Amino acid sequence: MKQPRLDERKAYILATVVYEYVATAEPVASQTLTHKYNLGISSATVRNEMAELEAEGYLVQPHTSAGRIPSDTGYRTYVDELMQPETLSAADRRRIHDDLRDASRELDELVDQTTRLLGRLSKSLAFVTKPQSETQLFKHIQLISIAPRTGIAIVVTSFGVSAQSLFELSSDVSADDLTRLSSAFNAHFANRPIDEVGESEIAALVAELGLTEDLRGAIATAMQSARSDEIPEIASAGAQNLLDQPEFSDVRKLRSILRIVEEQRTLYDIVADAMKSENPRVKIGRELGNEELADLSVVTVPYRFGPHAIGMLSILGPRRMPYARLLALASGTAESLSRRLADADV
Amino acid sequence: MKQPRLDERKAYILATVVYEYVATAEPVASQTLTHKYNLGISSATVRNEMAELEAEGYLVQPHTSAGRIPSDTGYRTYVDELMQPETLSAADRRRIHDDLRDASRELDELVDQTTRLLGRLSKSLAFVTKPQSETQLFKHIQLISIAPRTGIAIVVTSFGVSAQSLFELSSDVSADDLTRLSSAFNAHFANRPIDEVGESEIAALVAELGLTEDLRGAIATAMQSARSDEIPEIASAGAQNLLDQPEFSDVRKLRSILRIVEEQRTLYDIVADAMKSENPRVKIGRELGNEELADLSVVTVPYRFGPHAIGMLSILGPRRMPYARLLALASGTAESLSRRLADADV
DNA sequence: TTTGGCACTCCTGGCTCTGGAGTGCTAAGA
DNA sequence: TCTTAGCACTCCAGAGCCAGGAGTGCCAAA
Repeated sequence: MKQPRLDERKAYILATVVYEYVATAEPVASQTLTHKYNLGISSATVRNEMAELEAEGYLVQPHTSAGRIPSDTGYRTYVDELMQPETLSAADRRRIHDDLRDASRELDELVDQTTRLLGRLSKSLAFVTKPQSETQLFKHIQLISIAPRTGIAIVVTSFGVSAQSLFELSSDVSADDLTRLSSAFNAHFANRPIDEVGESEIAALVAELGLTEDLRGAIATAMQSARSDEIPEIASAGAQNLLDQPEFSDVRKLRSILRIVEEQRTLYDIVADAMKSENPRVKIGRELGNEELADLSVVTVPYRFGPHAIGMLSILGPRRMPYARLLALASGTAESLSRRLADADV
Repeated sequence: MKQPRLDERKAYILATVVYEYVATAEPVASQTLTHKYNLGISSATVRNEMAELEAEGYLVQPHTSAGRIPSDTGYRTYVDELMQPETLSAADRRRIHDDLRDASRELDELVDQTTRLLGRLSKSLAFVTKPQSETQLFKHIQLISIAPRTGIAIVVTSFGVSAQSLFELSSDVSADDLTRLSSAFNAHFANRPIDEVGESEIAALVAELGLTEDLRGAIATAMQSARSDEIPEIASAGAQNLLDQPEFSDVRKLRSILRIVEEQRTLYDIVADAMKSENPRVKIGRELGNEELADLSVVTVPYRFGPHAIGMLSILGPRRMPYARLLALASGTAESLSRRLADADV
């Protein structure tokens, strides 16, 4: 049931209700609107309009004699059609840039730091998916002895170290031998997309080199864990920010949220579809597909390594969130992160 | 003001109050005690004893006409002198063992998984410090080219990969050259405690090999981050378990806890002194040294790699926690983890 | 179509009251 | 001297009640 497009006055009222409610967390009354905003109409007229907006599904009333708050549809319309996109202030931009410039050059830690930064700036819960290996190129495998008959296999991809696995051998193998074996593998597989390097190909090369089953297992395990995991790792930060929001004075709500933060699976489900689109995405309330999260919203923005989106940067907060600002913030941060990844020089 | 040792009956009453309060979370009344436990004395006598225990500082009364709950001192006496140590059931022991057997062989992930397991089993917040590098031996450094003029330096220690750092070069260096440089370093430093490998020694070797400043920086950075960080990383899991405890129906308490979980620093402060003792430790309420955590307690147990304690495994829960059980659980888990680390075979 | 006016709804917070749980004390008994 | 029955007393928790006020919906007039 597609709504007819809102006329200008209704649109303005809806936008103002969203704006006011985001700012105050109190249901918005008709008088509040006429007093604080220059509508040029009386509160009675506003009441009539609001009643219609409610009938059309944009607003809801917590109870009979209360003001109105936006519904999911109301927020959706606001985000899609009404709100003015914001851009980050130069100061914010600089702050993000500086913060990431000082960050670690190691991908994992860089993502962690970005997440904390985003949590701080957004005063919400931030979470960022780490790159999956799909787009990674195999660069190097190194077998290293760390004790007699015990070694470690390290796989390095174009993003850095991506897997390591301990192994044991039934007989001693010299460090030089391990180095030679590593070189043989590297010569054969270097710069291939890691997903293309299959078990069988590994087995074939192992056979050709006459390696033991021990070593084959170690190599296969390391390569396997460098290949695409089912779900990417997700860093999160800022959960405690949500406690400051009045909507979480109820402990039960918090429980859901805490559980979600600890269960990466749920976080991933939230952004999984956004992952494909490579565009900023906003999910509002029930759109999150989880009744427990019905009064939360999420803003999701991709970040890139070269031309490809390799992960998503998300902000989870109360449905009553400043969408325009958070979109700008997430986009700005994603951009800084992407640039930081692209030229490590900056 | 050292208390005189409690006589047997008082001790039993104190122990029973702790036991009952841990079980029910309700202040314990004199009648509850005589009804549920076979004391052989009347509730009036129990009341007299309780009044004395309160005067001596072992119990407190939330308000005049309520039962008693243990004070910090009460819990402390219980833990140190009264409680019967528990041992883990064979089933629990097996469950832990099996869970860790299937875990990753990579130290970082192994610790993560152990933490999650402990959080689940304890139904509390578990946190585990990751090994600091003090006791690690330098094993290997590897310089790997991942793009023209861009490379990654990886440091491997006796615990596995412990640091990596991206670097750039102002001129091209062949992969073979990098391998040769790596070998020279390895020959020189292998199996030395990593803390002993100082900047100056690295610089000397770099000079001897005639390397560029680019490379020296990369190597120094990687070595540096493999050396002792200020505080160890800490994995945590199970924060949402605390929400089920009645003492956290108040949101403000939760805020402190969430903040603590996200700020590793505070978590570390809690266990920092236990780190030295290498014995199981219990900290109760105000002993945590943080007014916000006054109604929490922590159980801390070391885990080992070979003969050395390399980290601590902790359970943070309401002060009203089953101390004996959690001590057994933490110890059992620490033992499984230590064994898993010692012989990767199991 | 807009608007002032007004009756109506319903939430919020404060207040009182009551039942009951639990204690402390006293005095009697062992 | 220790224990215990009895009893008065305290104080909390929850229910019920009330008043104030915010905000609406609707009507009738402009």
